[in-house]
Amino acid sequence: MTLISINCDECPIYRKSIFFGIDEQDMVELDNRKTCYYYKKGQIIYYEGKGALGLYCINNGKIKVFKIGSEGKEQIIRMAQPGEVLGLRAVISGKPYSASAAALDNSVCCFIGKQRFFKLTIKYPQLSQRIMITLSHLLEGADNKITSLAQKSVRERLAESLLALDQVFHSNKSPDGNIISLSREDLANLVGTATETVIRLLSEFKHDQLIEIKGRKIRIINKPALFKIGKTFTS
Amino acid sequence: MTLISINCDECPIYRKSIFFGIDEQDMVELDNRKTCYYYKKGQIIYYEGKGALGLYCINNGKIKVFKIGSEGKEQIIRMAQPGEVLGLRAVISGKPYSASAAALDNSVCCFIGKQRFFKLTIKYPQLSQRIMITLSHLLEGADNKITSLAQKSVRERLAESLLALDQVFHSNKSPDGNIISLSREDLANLVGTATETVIRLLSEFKHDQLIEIKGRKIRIINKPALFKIGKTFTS
DNA sequence: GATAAATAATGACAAAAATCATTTATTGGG
DNA sequence: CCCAATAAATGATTTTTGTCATTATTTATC
Repeated sequence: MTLISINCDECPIYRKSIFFGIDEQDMVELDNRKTCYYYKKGQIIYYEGKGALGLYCINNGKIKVFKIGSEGKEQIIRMAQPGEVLGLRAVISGKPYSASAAALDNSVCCFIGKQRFFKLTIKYPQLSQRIMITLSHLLEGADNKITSLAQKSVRERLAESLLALDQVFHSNKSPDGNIISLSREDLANLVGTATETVIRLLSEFKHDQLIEIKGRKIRIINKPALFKIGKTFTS
Repeated sequence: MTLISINCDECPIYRKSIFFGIDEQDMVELDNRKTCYYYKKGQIIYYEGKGALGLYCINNGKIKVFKIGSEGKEQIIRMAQPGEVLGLRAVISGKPYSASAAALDNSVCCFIGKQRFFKLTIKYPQLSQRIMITLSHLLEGADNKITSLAQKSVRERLAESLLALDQVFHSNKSPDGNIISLSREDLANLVGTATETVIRLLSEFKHDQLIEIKGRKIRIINKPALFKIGKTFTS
């Protein structure tokens, strides 16, 4: 975790972030006061249960947001990408982080203290609006995940998760398609199953020529079939 | 679904609602413009997929919020109580309802059109603040449910759900404790399992003297034991 | 590039939970 | 209060998934 320097106006995802549209002066202040960190693959950004001092804006990389279940097993709640913000729920509610966040790749996140953040929300109503919309989207995603976990088989959920990951890993382009790179364990913790079960199902998908596997790199080669297996109607 | 008349200032849960604190004039206008409905047990308040024209403030009763899975099975996302608001996610995000809502008891809900609602959020920043906090709490609950569904056994989840329902049914007081009244099917759809499995586990809990069963009425008689089974640490 | 450590793969088995079939109870309407 | 309809309970069986053990492969490090 190394300190680095990044200016918002040079940030490729700034205009997709919730902060887009604040005036020159506030942006300069934000740039001066925020602290940007470089995280190596695997490093923890924050821990579940700890007080939230602010939020993290993802500049680069892929982040997993996860909770630890009662038996100590990880459950990945969601995958987050550049332009998304981490810790919003905790900062808004004033409660500790209800999940941990860790870098799946080498990543960069910028920390914004909550006082500064709240000041901006007061000054910019559209920021509050975007926060509400962001929370709404997260909630919709979580409700879908609940329904999926409760009703779908592991096989169906794995197909679904591979398709969702395909979106997250869109920066890992190969000539013909995105490449998902994730440990089997992380994949199991995302799908909500045992690692062995994921491995077996991946072999099956590979045998059926739905995916290609090279080590931990997975490429989807038959999307429509996976959509069918996953019973997924949203792209 | 019958129209009835209710004034917010006479509503027992008004001061616990997100609207508490608006001034006299806005309250009178809200009273004049909102429409309150009486729903009989089982009636639908709104349907998943339909456009959201506004939100519903629960005055009385118990509401289930549920989604229909790919095989047509209900999944109960959450139980809502008087003072809570329904349809917030849809109204905020401007998207259709992502779940349906139905009355579990005879219930009363007041409908507030979204234009009127948005006007209030602009005038009262504390309302926006409360909306964000409400969404944050819903999100935290959903994330917990995800972890529970992914990692706990049905037995554990049933214990957990019974304890959660005990909170929701606090108005059904008997001399010694709250009484949960819910069909086995609804309970199964809340826990995320088959109805038969719920029935078997309830018999087991009854045999172990953790609960008492009279028809569809369930009373918890050994909370600590259920907490232990559910591996639940939050009350 | 060799070596150890970590991860992935595979097999055998056990446990959990779903499904299907049937019987028993409960409830609500006439 | 009775009867039909609905819901609950129970049993038998199958399917799915998890667990444990072992081997193979990959990855990182010296």
